[in-house]
Amino acid sequence: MGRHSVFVKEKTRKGLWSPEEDEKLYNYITRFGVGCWSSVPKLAGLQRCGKSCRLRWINYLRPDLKRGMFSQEEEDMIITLHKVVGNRWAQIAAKLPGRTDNEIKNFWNSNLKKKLIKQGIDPNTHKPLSENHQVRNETNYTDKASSLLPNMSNSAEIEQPFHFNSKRSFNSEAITRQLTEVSRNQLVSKQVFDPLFLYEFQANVNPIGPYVHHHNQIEGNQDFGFCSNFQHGHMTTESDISDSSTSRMSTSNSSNTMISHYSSAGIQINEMLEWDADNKIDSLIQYPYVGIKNEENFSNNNPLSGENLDVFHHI
DNA sequence: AAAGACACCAACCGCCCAACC
DNA sequence: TGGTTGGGCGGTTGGTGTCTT
Repeated sequence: MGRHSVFVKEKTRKGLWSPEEDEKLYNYITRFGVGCWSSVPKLAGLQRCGKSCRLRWINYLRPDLKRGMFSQEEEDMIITLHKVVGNRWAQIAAKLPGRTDNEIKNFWNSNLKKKLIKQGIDPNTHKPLSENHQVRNETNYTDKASSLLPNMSNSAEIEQPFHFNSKRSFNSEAITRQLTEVSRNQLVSKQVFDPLFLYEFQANVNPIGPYVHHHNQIEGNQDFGFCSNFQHGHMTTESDISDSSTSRMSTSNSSNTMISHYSSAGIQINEMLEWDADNKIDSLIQYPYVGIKNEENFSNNNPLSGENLDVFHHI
């Protein structure tokens, strides 16, 4: 594993994180902030590699994570962004406050991909499956989800994308809905250690609001950490801190400075400063997802390819 | 009730890149 | 300038829960 092999020598733990490990990491980060990840395990008393700690913090422990089910707006946003930037999950996640790239990636692979296929849309090209028929026949198509597709040599099936041979999936809207519900319930019920619970608690105390850069919050509150009466196993069924209408968020390790405004659904709407990411994705976001658009400014500031323009019109 | 199939997701792996020396 | 290190990212995998037979 290259440079990380050094951690293997020190017998780092792997696999699922225990609540105790979460507690250690959470307490450390909330007290000292995010610095050098490679030194975090040692300082926090963990037998993990720094990379693993970083991932755990980013994907699970971070207080500003939203978690819970994806809203319809978020789903649409992901699909739209994916059409523009493809599998650049980090870029997509950057536009969805409280969501991680990993979460979005998983959601895409487990839900949205199938949803699109069910609608007769190729999740990779975002074009009708029938259009991709020829292309697929010419290329070695290894996509896992696409392997679920019916045999494309049968044109009748192409025109009836809902008629899958699979015993389980894609036979009805109800099944899909049920599956989605199940997965969403899992998403919520799997939590064991829930820092968000604490965070919500503190958010009620902190008049500044929950989305103020958590380093500020951490540095300004040395007592922030585990409540003495915290019980493992407690979980919140849905964290609706995103419902706070206005918030600010910045990323600690990035030169990007974002001052974002979020809709009630948690979608970042506007006001991005010094955002140096792909112009394509910015172009999309600069126009409120709720539908206001200004094509003149759009074309002046952000030249688009024909395909991207299609996306724009789609919005 | 049990076994197998399937779906989901947390976490790992490996690559890349920027910063630093 | 080249080597090293740390962080970020996307792809993949393994564990676990749920469903079906």
